Amino acid sequence: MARYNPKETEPKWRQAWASADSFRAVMDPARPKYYVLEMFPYPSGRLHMGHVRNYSLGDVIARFKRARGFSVLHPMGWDAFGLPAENAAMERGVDPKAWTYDNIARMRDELKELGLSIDWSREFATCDVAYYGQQQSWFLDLFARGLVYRREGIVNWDPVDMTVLANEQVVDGRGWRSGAEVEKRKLNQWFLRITDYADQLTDDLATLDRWPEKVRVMQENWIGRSKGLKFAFEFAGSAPAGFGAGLEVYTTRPDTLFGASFVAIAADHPLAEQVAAKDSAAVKFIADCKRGGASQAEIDTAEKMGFDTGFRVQHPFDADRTLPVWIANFVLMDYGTGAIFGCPAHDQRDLDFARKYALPVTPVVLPPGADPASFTVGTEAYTGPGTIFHSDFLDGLEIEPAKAAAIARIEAQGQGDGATVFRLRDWGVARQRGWGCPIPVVHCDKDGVVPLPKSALPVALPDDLEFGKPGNALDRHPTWKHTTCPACGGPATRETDTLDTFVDSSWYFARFANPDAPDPIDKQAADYWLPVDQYIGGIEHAVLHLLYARFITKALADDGQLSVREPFAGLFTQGMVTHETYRRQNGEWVEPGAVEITTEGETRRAVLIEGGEPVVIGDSEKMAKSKKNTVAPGEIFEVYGVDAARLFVLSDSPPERDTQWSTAGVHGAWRFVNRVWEEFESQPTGAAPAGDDEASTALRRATHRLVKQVTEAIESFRFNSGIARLYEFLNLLKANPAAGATPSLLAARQDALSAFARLIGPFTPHLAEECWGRIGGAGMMVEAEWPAFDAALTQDAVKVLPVQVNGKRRGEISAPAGAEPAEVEKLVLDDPEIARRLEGLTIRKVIVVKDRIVNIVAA
RNA sequence: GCGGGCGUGGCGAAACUGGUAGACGCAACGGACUUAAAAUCCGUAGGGCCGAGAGGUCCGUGCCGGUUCGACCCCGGCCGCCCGCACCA
Repeated sequence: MARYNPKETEPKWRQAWASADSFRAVMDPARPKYYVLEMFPYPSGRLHMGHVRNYSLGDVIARFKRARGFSVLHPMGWDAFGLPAENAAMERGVDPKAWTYDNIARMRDELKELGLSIDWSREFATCDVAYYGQQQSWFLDLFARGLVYRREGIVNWDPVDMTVLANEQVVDGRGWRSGAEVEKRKLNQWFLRITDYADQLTDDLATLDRWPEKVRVMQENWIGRSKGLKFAFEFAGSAPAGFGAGLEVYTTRPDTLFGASFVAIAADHPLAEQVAAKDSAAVKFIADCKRGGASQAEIDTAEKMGFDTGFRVQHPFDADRTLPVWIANFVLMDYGTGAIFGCPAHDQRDLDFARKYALPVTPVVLPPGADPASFTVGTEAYTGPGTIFHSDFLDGLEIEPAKAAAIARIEAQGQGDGATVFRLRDWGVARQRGWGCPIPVVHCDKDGVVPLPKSALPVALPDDLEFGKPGNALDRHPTWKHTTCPACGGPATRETDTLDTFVDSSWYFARFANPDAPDPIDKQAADYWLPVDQYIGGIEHAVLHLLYARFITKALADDGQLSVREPFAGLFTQGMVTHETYRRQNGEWVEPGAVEITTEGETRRAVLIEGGEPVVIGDSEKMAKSKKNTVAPGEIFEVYGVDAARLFVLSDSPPERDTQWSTAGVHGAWRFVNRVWEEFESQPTGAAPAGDDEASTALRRATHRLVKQVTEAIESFRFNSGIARLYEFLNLLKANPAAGATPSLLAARQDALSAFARLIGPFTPHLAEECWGRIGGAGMMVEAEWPAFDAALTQDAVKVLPVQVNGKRRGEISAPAGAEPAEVEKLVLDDPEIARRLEGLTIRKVIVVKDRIVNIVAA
């Protein structure tokens, strides 16, 4: 019997699918549609195991839905702009464009090797001028809608990548790609008004019921909506210049206003700067504040520091009280108004500050049951529920009504309004880089910033950019930026900033509906295909890509270009592929291929294959070149075939969890592939329908059960469980071999194999085709319908019920499926073995759960 | 500090709606085949105790308690780990 040979079969079937154009997505109003999308890859040039997992997961869904009769869209593209290409250009002197397209070509081959059911006719890269030209088109539309603006602002500057970063791209004070400490710089910057959508972006999270809770919560926290009161304190005495209208603060606790003992402003607040202009001590204080780091440890341990400006403000509700104005290091300029009032009794930070500078601490919220005469606050602020006291017109109110009353009073006094404040900032989208989508505007001495007319699109990148040195290649190109002003016809310069690559990935899913459309989005096609029914990718994009894409979708919907307001109806975040790490005695990382592992009982040891030096086996960690614990997919395909690799990354762990790659594991999957093939080969051709006997009936029932189980497992993303059922079923087939089988068993086997071939299709598609052909399946398996099951046949005719006595298993009985409790009870009590167990005991109660279990309560 | 998640054999895990805990796989061990090894195939397997054996028996899903005829699952309280956010007023 010939061993299954993936090197022969796998390319053959891929060729067959391509020839038949099996995966072309077609708008078919007669069928329900299903759009499966995995986050598109950055074309680094090499496929890694994370890709294998991501795209295999999506392919399972795509193939399954296809077999279930859906009209499936499953496209692929490339997130192709960005810094790695420029870095490669600098390091190796290559052209970023050529480098990128070379990488795409290589990765396309590798992805195609995976046997994915992708409609390759829709492929595009974001660096195709046909794509980014369309992006410029809708950018201008958003510009016209006032969603794009330019202003000077303090921005995050990555000194290594030499570009501006969005807040979302700064992690722990460092650039998300470079890891360099981010500097604050004042620059003219382009922004997208994502804050206009902050409310919707929060509210609509509730509609995303097929998103992981975790991601929704992360987005909600990131947007950080808070409701409170914005109001201005009037200055007592003459107001500083520019503060005639008072000093505006934001609070979520207007109910505690009578507990206020100071007002604090951020070190970079305009008033602080004004004070510093006249006071060298203030200058020094502000400098000290700015020196404090932004890291977690520094914030946790940072002491509260303050500087009394000497100004005093009037308490809004008490004409007899004034409050001092301090500059404080714990107040942030970029949240709220950059100024607060401090209520030490009910806010820990304010309390720490007040204790340090001996400011009054007046409790105004009385905890339930506390005595108003004796309640005091020591070193811990009280933030719990209670009743307001020491607060004039608010006395006796609970917190929420007191907030409302305080806001109403402030509004009546004309000093402020109830306000919603967000943590979310507008999205800074300009990057000072040459390898990106040019922002389609010009700068004219006469007309200022002028958006280009659509007729001037696309604004294409020049082919002769010079990337050999740091900085913006577009800006230093000798001729590209010089143009004429569309308004006055005079000389003008093009904007040389390009768009953040997250803009590129904020609408690609919509472009896939029709990638050749003359407009950015073919509305008719998008109306058919969108939203994406199942989106699959890593959790790392929870607040970056996924938030931006939601925003752009809403903005384009408001512009009439899209009908959906949410791009991704279902989101699945898959775990990483990890691998054990190995280190030599000197700490050097060692690649898995150089290590030999031996086991003695339960102890595993590792040595270098060359030289035998002992190696330390470390934790399983995300595959990374730096730790040398990567495994190249291509090498695995070469040895075990693509199907075995796909099967293993899907079988070992639930998809949302990390999965540990191991050679032994993929070997096990490969063994399964071979055993499946042997089973199909052993089946004689032409097994005809025949009568039933016990063995064939049991096999038929098991087949129906298998179909049910695998179907449900795929629908609920429990691929590992579904695959376990397939392994189990293969064991059952081997226990009912073709050799020596009765005609009826052979016929049951034939039906079982037919179902089995289709059930393994989503996981091991090449093998499935080969098996389908072997048992005489009509046409290609990929065109076959998903097998159906008969619910009645998923149950065995006779059930073995465990029998418990007082909750402990004491035996079992056989009963017909669906037997009534009374019937089962009689069977149990007639059973001699059970009777023996009950000797000397009085039966108090017999609980029979139909088809499940019997429990006898006895004493 | 706030929020989310997780805790089950040597390992990855499974267990439907509260109903036989550990399916399936990896590693291991025993056997067959082989001159030998690899590969492959067959078998064993949570732990303790009793028994020559068939088998019996007790313990067991992070810990303590509760609800229930019955708890990995529900409730209360703790412990540990992972992830996200964080001086956000």
